[in-house]
Amino acid sequence: MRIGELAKRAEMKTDTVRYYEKAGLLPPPPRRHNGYRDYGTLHLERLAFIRHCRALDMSLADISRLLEFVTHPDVECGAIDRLIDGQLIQVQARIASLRTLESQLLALRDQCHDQKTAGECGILQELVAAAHDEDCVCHPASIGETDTDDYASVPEDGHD
Amino acid sequence: MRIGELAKRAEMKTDTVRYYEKAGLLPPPPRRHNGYRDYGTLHLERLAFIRHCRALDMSLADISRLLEFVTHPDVECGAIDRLIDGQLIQVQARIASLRTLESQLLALRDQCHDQKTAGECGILQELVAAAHDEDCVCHPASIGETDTDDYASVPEDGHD
DNA sequence: TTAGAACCATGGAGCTACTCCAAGGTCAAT
DNA sequence: ATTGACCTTGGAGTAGCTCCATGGTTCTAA
Repeated sequence: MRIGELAKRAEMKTDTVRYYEKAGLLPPPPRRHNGYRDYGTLHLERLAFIRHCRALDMSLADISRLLEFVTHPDVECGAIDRLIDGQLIQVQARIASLRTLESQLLALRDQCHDQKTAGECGILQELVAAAHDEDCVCHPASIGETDTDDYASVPEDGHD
Repeated sequence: MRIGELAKRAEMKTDTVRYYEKAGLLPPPPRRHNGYRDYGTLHLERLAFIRHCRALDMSLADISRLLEFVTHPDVECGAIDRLIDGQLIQVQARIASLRTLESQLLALRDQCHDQKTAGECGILQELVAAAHDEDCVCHPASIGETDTDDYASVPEDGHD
């Protein structure tokens, strides 16, 4: 089949199919006399696999690694487990941070008391005020790995 | 103050500060005789605001809109509320989809039964099989928020 | 027979929100 | 005079596509 039909069946754009080929995730298919790509069901399988993994939010690099295993079923599979575990940890961390975010936004929305001008808007006031709060989301309290400790301790003289 | 100190106080890179200027979020400061940018506390305020909003996962475009309100406190503020609401909806949708993802990954991880080769790996088998499942994450049945409509509407013509 | 629509090809630019780098200018201290 | 730490600019790179221009091909209908 040609790229259009393949893309339709895999539910993605032809551009995306070509992109996956260029990125090394989809093997280059044979060409017809006119240069058109000619795909078979194996390509569709592979695309479905890629699509499913993308839906699981995996990076193309990770998917590429998984595809290695698909094409080499005889190698040791421990890395697959670790890959999924890593993915899971990422997703869970993201959920946690989004939940924090959600409560921040909910609190923010509660500041709206139907004022009519931006100057009186509780949300805006809250945003401006919160920007200086040491304990707020934008100041990494325990996450910090690099010791950037003297950021906030710069004195207030702009001399030169 | 020069860009280095400003960046340090705002806890971001000098590159990011310059980027924000180029993106129109931070007004260009005056220059010294040698061409160095010369910032004041207003710039720091603004950067703190931007940083806080970024931590709330807002896009630069949204932040830009908010900054309009900050600098024009006399305009009607209903759009602020809508902006925050939109952000909240986005975040909640993302949380929901990540939770689905999490359970998928957990189920996937449970497929690992300490096989030694990729060919026997339950995770991989599951991934390959699930790719064809009409009800799985990668087929936007009801999850689709703003899906490109004619993709999913090619349901049963995919026969071989 | 021929016009048009619907495909296909390629290369390159654009998107977000930065981050990094190279080449060069400036300034204070040694 | 020479470090070294700053600063400047422009440009490239990241992920994962998406879109576009330009041109070739194939099929169908008038």
